[in-house]
Parts: sequence; C-alpha cells; structure tokens
Amino acid sequence: MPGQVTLAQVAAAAGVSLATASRALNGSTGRTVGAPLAARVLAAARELGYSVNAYAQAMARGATTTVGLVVHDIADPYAAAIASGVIAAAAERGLIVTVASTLSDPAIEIRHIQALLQQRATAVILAGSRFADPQVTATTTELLASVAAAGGHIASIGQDMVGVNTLAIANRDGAAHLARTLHSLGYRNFAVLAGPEQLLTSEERLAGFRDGLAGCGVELAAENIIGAQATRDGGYVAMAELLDRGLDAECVFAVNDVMAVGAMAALREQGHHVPGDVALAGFDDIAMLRDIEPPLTTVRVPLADIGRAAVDLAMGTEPSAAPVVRTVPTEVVVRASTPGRPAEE
Amino acid sequence: MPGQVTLAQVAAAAGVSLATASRALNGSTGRTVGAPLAARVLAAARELGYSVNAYAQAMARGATTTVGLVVHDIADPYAAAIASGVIAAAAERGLIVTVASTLSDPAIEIRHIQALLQQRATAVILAGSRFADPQVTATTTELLASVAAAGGHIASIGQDMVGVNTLAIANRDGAAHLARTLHSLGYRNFAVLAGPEQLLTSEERLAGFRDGLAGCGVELAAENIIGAQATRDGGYVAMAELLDRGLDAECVFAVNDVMAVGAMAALREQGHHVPGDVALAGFDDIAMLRDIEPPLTTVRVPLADIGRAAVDLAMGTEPSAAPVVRTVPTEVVVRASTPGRPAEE
DNA sequence: CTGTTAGCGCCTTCAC
DNA sequence: GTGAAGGCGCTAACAG
Repeated sequence: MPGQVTLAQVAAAAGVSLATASRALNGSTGRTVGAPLAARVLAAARELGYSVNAYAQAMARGATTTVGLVVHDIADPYAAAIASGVIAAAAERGLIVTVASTLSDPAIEIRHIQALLQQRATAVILAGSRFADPQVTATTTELLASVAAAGGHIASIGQDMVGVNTLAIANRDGAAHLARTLHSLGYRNFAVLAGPEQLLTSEERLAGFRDGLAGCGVELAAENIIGAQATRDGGYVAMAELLDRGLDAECVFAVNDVMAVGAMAALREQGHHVPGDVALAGFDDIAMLRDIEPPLTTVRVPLADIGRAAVDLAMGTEPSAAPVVRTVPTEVVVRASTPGRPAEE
Repeated sequence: MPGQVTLAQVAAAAGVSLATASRALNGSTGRTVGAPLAARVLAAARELGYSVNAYAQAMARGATTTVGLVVHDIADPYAAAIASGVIAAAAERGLIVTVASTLSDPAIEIRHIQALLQQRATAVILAGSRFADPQVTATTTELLASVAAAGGHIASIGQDMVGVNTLAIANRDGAAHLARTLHSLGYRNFAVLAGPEQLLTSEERLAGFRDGLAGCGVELAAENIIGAQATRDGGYVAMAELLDRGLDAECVFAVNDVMAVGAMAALREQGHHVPGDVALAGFDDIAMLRDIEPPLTTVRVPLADIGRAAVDLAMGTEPSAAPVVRTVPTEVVVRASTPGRPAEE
C-alpha cells in the first residue's frame, strides 16, 4: 500500500506521540485527549488525508469488523432478500459483510468458510440449505468450530445443525400446513417439484407436505414427486417432465417459489392454465410473487427479517456459549393460483 | 482472536524456523523447501488446525484480497445480477467481495467507500447510478483518489466519471433506439416513468428517449414525464399518479424494469390491460421479465457480464494508469408488451 | 493528560 | 535449502 499516510506521520506532523494521535483519532479505552492537542491531530490527519488501516487496527485490537455471509446464489431472490437483511443489520453495528455464492457446490461452500476463517470474520452466517452429506457436514462442523475458537460468532439459517446457533425455518410445519390448506380447498391429487435430494430444505418441505396430506388421508404417489435443481430453471424442467409424463394431478407444489415460477412458465408455454388446468403453490413468498400472474399461493418466510435476526443471533451470543436454536414460524398465504375446487368426497 | 494457533506454533511443533514454515505453507518468492521438512510442517499445521491469519498476511505482504462492491440495494434484481457477476469473477481470482447497499443515499455511499478505503480493498467497484450532486461527486472523487493512491483498483459501472475506469452503459443510445423502435411500431403518444432527478442513469435514459422521439418528429410532453423512486414501488406509485391524472399516452416507458413491473401492477389493479389499453416498455432486461405477463419490451443490459467485466477492468489496469472508459452496448428487445399499432400518419 | 514500549501474526530481505 | 531479524500500522498496557 504505497503512498499511504500512517498514524506515525500524522503524529509527527502534529508534534505528538503515536499514542496520542491514536487516541485522538479513534478514542481508545476511556482515555481522553486534551482539546488543543486533539484538534491539532485532527487537523494534521485531515491535511495529510489520513485513513486508518483497518487491518492493522483489527490486528492490534484482536478483532475484525467483518461478517461473512454464505449463500447459494446471490442472484436468487431468496438469497438476495436474506442478504439485504444481513447487510442492513450489519451496517447498524458498523460491520462490513462479505458475501460468497456457493452455487450449491459443497466444495465451494467449504472453501468459502475456510476463507472466512482466515479472515477471522467476526461472524459467519450460513444461509440457504445445508447438505445431507455426512462428509461435508463433518468438515463444515469442524471448520465452524475453528471459527468459534477464533472468537467468531456463527449463525445458520435453515435447519438445525449440530453445534451452531440456528434460525430454523419451520419447513415441515409450513409445508404440512400448506398441504392441509390445499386439501381443505378440495384438492386431492398432488404432485411435488422437489429439489436435489441432498438439499435438506427441500427434503423437509417434501416430508412436511407428505405428512400433512397423510394426516388428511391422502397419499402422495412416489411417481408424482420429481426432483430437479432448486432453481427457476429446475422448476421449469421438472414441470415440463411432469407434463411429458402426462400429468395426473390437480395441484402441484414446488418446494420453493423460484421453482414454482419456472413451473408456471413451463405450463404457460405448453398452453396450460393456472389455476384452470392445474393449481400451483410454492414456498418462501419472495417479493416478485406479487408481480406474476396469477398470484401464487405460498408459505411466507420473512426472509429479510431472518437475515437481520441471524446477525442479531450471532452477535448476541458468545462464540463459546451453547448453541441456541430459534424456530421462525411460517404462514400459509392462499392466493389465486389455488382457488379451490368442489370436494368430491 | 484467542486460542488461535499461529505460524510460530506450527514452526515450533515441526522443529523448523518461522521462515521455513511460512515458505512451506504459502510458497513465497521463488524459494522452495526440502520435501521432508515441508511434509513435517504440513503435518504439524494440520495437526494443530492452523489457518493463516489473512489480515496479518495482507499486512506483511502489503496487499489485501478483498474487493468492495457498492450497490444501491442488493435486493434489487439489477444489483443482484451485477453482484453475481462480480462475485464469480472475484472468486476466480481468489478474491473475496464485500457488498454494501447505499439505499440510494449519497451519504451512505460515501461512508461505504470510506470503509473500503480503510480496508485497503484491492479493488472497489461502484455499481448503479452516480448522483448528479457536485458536492457528493467531489467527495467521491477525492475518496477514490485515495483508494487509488493506496494501490486500490477501481471500476465504476454506469456512467463515465472523471478519473476512474468505467464501464459505461449506453443509456442514451439504448433509450433512443428504443424510442425509434416504438415509433416504428406505430406509437405516437408517450409517457415516461423516470427516477429521481439526481440519478444520472435515469436522466440519461430519459434524455435518450426524448432525443430518439424527437428524431422521429415526436415531442415528449413535459407533463407526461413523472418522477419517482427508481424502484418497483416507485414505478407503481408513478403509474398510479399518471392514471389519476387521466393518462394520455398509448405507450409508457419506465426507465428501468423494476419500475415497469411496478407500473404493470398498478395498471392491472386499476383494470387496465397491457398492451391492450397501454403499451409498456422498460430497460435492463432483468431475469424475472421472462416470468411476467405480458413479456416486457426492454433494452437488454448484460448485467452479470458487466459485473465480471468490471472486475476484469479494475484488476487489469494499474491504479495509477489513466482511466479507461469502455462502453457496453445495449440491445432493444421487443416483446408482447408493445405489439405495435397501425400508424395513423 | 501524554509519551514509551511492547507486541498482534506474518513475510521477506539478508546471512549462513 | 534454512535460519535470524526487521518491519507492516496500530493499540494497549505501562509509566511519567
């Protein structure tokens, strides 16, 4: 960092010691500086265009001001919404946030957490689903333990993970509730657009949906469950495949909204009407839902709030403390994509 | 950072000097380490769970591995798309990216750039529109000069700014082209949903649109230009106001897609059809456009590519070098929201 | 209230 | 090929 003025130069210019300059510019532990001197230091700093070196500062203080956020894909509205909450909450605490996209690749996720560890991030927030791979989980757990050992605060969004604070989204309950709601609307034949099997979030929602239906005496046929990428395009592909097979369902549940949106596109392209020909429901209640036609029935997850809460949860607990698990409730929102149909008991 | 193992400990455990350990773990300037020793060091490091302290490393090396991205609002699809490109390109270079949202507040933007300066970011990327405020521009320019002086690479996305590399989006040309295209489709009466006057991007697009129309002999009435926040809700509000006034236009141009989407919602709510009652066009071609009805005519801006290009541009030039300005071409995409109407010459 | 002196953890000329 | 020593910029005890 050539040509960068240092505290020492400011101190010299102001004719004071390093310590005094430091205290004048970044008031340290209680100690205060005489007004005249402080003024001189400030003037000198302004004159020379001084700017603290955050790295040096962090080093000496033993704590950084960075929180690391790991998401699947920042371009996904789900992740973007969470990120916006995280960034806002962090900003309020004077923290900077680095965001990394894993593109759903466990290896990349691990690499990112490693980087965060090296950066000695004050907090690391894991958003998005965990992977159902013991190998990956073990590595992740170990890495997070190191982060905690280094004094880093941690919070995971999604599902309960051994050993770290988590904001658990009520995926099962939400999906079950949705299933019951759809059943009460008269639907009896369902299909599910699921994500990859390793994605816990998807699995939980699928399981919850199945349970919910079972509670109503409806069984979810295995051939009516189709897996794909948990993305908009994944939803499109899955729906297209379902149609190819000759869809045998009056209502389709996509485990997240972006998949539902993709499914809607596939339906539209093949000339099927929602909800006339097929009813459709998603999960998350991402912002863009209010702008698509028809409005999509879904399960609301307060994404931005969750982002904020994750920062609060992480920063509000000691890294060494026992992990706290908080469950975020979800709420079924019925919209025009599932108007209901006369029950045929 | 308590309980964190240091290079010194690893060196001790391996029975070698600090220098050797350093070289073995992060191969420095050409120097190499004997295989047996290297193995011992690596083993010791793994044993103790060693992880470099990136801050200390950066400090000693004199260069960080962080690129700072400043956007208006990461929850906006426009920003999210750019961010995804930036993050991807940065990851390829082994760089970490911190993202900050300004929420269109110049003061916050300045604070963020300051923070990036303090972090001695390797690169800072300014996405989104600059503000037409000389005061703000001066401060920003000064700050960026400091960043450059500290060895930081810089790139700005949007419009040409004095003194920094920029990826200029062809806002004027794109809007003018769109205007001509719409004219050729038979539209003669236009209204524009603009952003705040200080937003250069909005001003440029508005000016381009006006010029384009003028070139076709059509004048854009001042009362048909309405300003609002450059957000989805801003578009909604602006459109609602336009309708209140008793809309007198056959085609509405929103200076960006999110505003157009908001406008569409307002139209729909009040029972107006697009394009039956009013034609509508936007700018940017954000991803979600393919999922709304009707498909929106717009001007395509390759957002993710721009994000990648911004990183390349910043990192590919010397901080001290003369700023390079590269203009990103745009392309008009006609869709169903502007089917055209018989010209009445 | 102010100045002095150690480090923070690591890399990098230098000698060997 | 390996080790010893200085320094990156700043803060935090300690004295005065």
